[in-house]
Amino acid sequence: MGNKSSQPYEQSDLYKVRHSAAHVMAQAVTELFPDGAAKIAIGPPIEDGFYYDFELPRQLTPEDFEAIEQRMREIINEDHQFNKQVVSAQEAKAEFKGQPYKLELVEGLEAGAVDENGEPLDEAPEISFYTHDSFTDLCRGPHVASTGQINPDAFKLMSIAGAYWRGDENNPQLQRVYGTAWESAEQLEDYLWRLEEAKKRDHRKLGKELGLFYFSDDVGPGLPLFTPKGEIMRHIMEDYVRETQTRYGYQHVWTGHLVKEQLYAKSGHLENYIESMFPALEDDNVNYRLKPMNCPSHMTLYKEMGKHSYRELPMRFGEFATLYRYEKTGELTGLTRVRALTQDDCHIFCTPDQIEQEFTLALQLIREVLGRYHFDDYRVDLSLRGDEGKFVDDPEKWSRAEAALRSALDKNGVEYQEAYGEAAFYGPKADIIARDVLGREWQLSTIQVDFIQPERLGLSYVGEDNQEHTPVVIHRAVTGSTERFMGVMIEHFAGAFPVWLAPVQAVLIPIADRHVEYAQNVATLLKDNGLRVEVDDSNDRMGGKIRSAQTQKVPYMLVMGDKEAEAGQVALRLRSGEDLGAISVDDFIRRAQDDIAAGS
RNA sequence: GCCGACGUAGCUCAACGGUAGAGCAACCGCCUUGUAAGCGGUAGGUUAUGGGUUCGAUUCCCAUCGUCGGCUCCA
Repeated sequence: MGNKSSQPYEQSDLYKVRHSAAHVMAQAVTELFPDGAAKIAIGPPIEDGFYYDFELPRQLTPEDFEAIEQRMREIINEDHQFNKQVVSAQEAKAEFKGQPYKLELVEGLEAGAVDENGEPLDEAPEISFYTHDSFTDLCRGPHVASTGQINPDAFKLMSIAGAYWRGDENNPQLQRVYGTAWESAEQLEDYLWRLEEAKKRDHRKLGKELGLFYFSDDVGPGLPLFTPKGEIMRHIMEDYVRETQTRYGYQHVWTGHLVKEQLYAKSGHLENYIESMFPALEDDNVNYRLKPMNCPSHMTLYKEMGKHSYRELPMRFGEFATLYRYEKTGELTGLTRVRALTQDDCHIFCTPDQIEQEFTLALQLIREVLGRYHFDDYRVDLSLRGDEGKFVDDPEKWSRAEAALRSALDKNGVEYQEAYGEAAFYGPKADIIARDVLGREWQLSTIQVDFIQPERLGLSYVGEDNQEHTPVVIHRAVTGSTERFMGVMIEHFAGAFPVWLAPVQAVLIPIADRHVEYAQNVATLLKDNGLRVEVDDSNDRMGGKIRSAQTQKVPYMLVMGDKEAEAGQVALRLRSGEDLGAISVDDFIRRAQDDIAAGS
């Protein structure tokens, strides 16, 4: 969000400006379709702007934007006052006769049950109108005093998209017009620049340019193919997490790709996620599924490994398993939303008393790993069960799990915000949401407490009291999935990865053909020292070779001509453009290894 | 899955009812090079796929597939 003050966004001037801009836009659009042909729904401010939902006689196109914006500027320049008026439900219904969505909202308000999003409210709210010029909207406010307070040079209509009425896919789909609005033209410029910058960093574009991964219609949607460069990055990323987990006392297991459907019926996943699983493979009346999650497999493995004593706990099972999820085609996006994903998933089997210590350990591990990837700005969402929906009905276990998570968060001094209804069906979760260099948020890590599945799957351990107890399982992921995390990394670093992660760490650039042999010898030496290097022996001139290494964002360029070959040196250029001159090969190796160790 | 836009050479894009064109990349040759593009040549497309309209379709229409922007969903 663009506001610098500590004041909540909802109370800021910008919020009012955007909310008011939404009303002005709604007026302009309704005027485009006279005689009440335009049905208006809702139009709130959002991060960076606002939207308004309409049902219209025809589809709007971006060509309509100019006329709408033009009319909006007129309304702004006429400086109409926003007038609030508290009314009775009766009056409200009279005003919005012929506006079915507004009538539905009024009825909701009248019943005192729900707000404009259909969320329950505690007390019956007052019903109010805001009117400016000829346009009246059912609205709680607040607004700016008059339309003139919207800067006519600082707003822009952005896009049109379909959106379901009240966000429910069973409801009719409306046309949503998105706009952005700011206090000054400079702020608008800056915002549009940030969008451009985000576009330049788009991992789908960079992934192709850097030759990391591809999608193919022949293989299928959401099923990425990784090139040698892409694969080495995956490998480095997974190795790093694996090594860190081992250091933290985790063990790794392997549970394959196919599982009998029956197991997911027992765990509860089948009823909750059947439409997100690939169709079953049938063999002799037994159905198998491509594994969409690891937990039931890990729990089954725990069970098969014999009777467990409390002395063995906690047991921490990690696995880099490729899972297959039947995401709807419209939901697929580059590497961030795929149908084949490799999770760095762990399940920790522990006693209730150990939850806090295990949570702390997982949090430490997550902090270390995210730090290595230059993520140090993150927040935590505590996702709790809602009143209705998929959540397993066992209030006692839920409150124990929630209490355990809260106390673990508090003990670790972690600030968090609570999100009702966002939990997994089997338990609450703490999600770690990191901010990248453009200030965008990504949900990466997660820690979840599960009191439900272990019991359903019949897990147990023998306690000090020689009685059988059900262990608690903590589900935990650090980077989430390798694919998605790689996509986030590409955008975070704009493709200029830290040396330790760069698929090619150095390109060797012989100036003339006679230097190629020397370059190859140096390359061998560097490879022997664990560095990933390439020799550019193409016909290009040095400038061309530098250019192509630059566009590939290779951290080091090692130029070598007669002088260097003679002295056993390399001329080091960094991708920043800095020319560090000739240094010995040993000095370069030392420098590279230092950079790798430092994570830079 | 839903709404909308889009789909032309490996990539970025042009043409547009009259059997497709550029730059980069690729390949071949010349140059032998000092910190972001040396020069020349060659090759490359059933214009996503399948139907339809038309004397004629890459262009217009329909369907399918895919991509993009949203919605919904996210163990």
